[in-house]
Amino acid sequence: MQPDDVDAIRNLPLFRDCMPETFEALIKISFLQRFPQGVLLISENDPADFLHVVLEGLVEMFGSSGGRETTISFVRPVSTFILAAVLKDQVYLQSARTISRSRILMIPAQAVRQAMQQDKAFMLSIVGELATGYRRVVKELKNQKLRTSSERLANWLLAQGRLSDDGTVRLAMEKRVLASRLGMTPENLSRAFSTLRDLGVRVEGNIIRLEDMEALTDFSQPNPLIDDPLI
Amino acid sequence: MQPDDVDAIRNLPLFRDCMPETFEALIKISFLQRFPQGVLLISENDPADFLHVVLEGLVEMFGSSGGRETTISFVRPVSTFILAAVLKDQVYLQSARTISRSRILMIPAQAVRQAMQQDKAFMLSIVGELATGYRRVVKELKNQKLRTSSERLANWLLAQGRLSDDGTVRLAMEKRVLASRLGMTPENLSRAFSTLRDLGVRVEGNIIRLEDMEALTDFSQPNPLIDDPLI
DNA sequence: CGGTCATTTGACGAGCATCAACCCCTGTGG
DNA sequence: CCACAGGGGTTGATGCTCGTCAAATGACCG
Repeated sequence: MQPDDVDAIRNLPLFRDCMPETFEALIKISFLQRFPQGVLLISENDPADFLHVVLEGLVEMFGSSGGRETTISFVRPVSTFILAAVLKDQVYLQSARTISRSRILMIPAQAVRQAMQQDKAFMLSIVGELATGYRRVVKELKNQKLRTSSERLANWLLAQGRLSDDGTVRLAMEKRVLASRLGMTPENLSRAFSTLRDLGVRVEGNIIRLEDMEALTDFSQPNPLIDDPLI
Repeated sequence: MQPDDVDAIRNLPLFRDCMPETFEALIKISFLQRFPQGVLLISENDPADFLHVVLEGLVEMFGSSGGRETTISFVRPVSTFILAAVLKDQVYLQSARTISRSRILMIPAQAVRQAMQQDKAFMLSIVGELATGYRRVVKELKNQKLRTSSERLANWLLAQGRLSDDGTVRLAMEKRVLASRLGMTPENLSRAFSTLRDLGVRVEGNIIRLEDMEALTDFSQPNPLIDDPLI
């Protein structure tokens, strides 16, 4: 593992405040792996053996039932996923696959639970991380139940656009995966983009230009209690 | 507060393992209040001042955005709600109102955070509670995105029916609230019940009799990773 | 007995999924 | 260099699911 990676992990909210010994013990027994695009990392219903940290690339969390499948979230660097299953020593509720070439750190679940017991600061960080994740899913549930698909797309674009300074969104995933994440079909996403063309949304392959933020904002009615990642 | 209540609270997963001093300190500064039906207990976007414990009655958690409103969950006795907001010292993402006459214990948020710092066993219980709540919402998100409204109703009925021994479900809330919880309109819920009549679902006011569990199960395709509350 | 409100039923339309056809890009193999 | 196959994306046609609006029914309560 490169020193840069160690620094990045150490700076995660989850590891920022733990004792040096805790951090080093966890890192020492972890595995850093590179995966090409499209690799299944974990499968729902499998026992949670590892806490995963995405250092580079992009990961899709998804769930399935009754032959249907849906994307729950994207995990971008640098952050962790499936902490809750690891802590409860339970099966995964979601599967995960790489959307692009990725580097993933895998920390044995047992070690995470043990470290939590021995390091109060670490347990405090875990509480914060769980509470944050909890609230993120509640927001997503509101997003799904309270908005139409075009509104979800518009708000997603706005949220991404705010991250970049020039109001341009570069899609890091296939449109059909984005459609699944937004709770719609690929055909419907295509049509939703057409609808938003009147609001200055220009689609050029994987680049989306937002030329009229005001009109888009007016249409999508962003709500901090759904869209603000910091709340 | 009655001794019975104290016992019930003490037996909650959240308080079962904490030190006696922690428990007594929290109880001492808490308020026990009775509320009639239909009272707004907390409002989304308000700062989280109290951790709430439902001792008796029934509480509806709901969210709103853009003039629309949806029920997120029901909170039955004896359990807590909005722990995540309390821990993060943040605003509520959901509102809460009583569905029936209820007795609610309100524990000052600041005291909860302080107790967590001082009692490791209590913090461990908080971790467990948060992880459980987190997973519950993920399951609900899958439920919403992967199932039609009739399937959600059928699975909800099955889950309720398993709790009672005779396969009879007594609705403790108005049907329109159940409809909102299931992500549909009251009209649609009524029609979904009609659809399920062929599967032995008999509606008699607030009593639902499930006369053909096998047919209903076959239709609703229950999935432990969505419907099992223990996972 | 009348009023209020939840629920149900019917009619209609919007939103969305499905199916199929087509375009376009890419990669492969002749 | 070209032909071709495969797959993602788009577009069109169609129908289902579900929401909306309105009216009727029925239960509860003053």
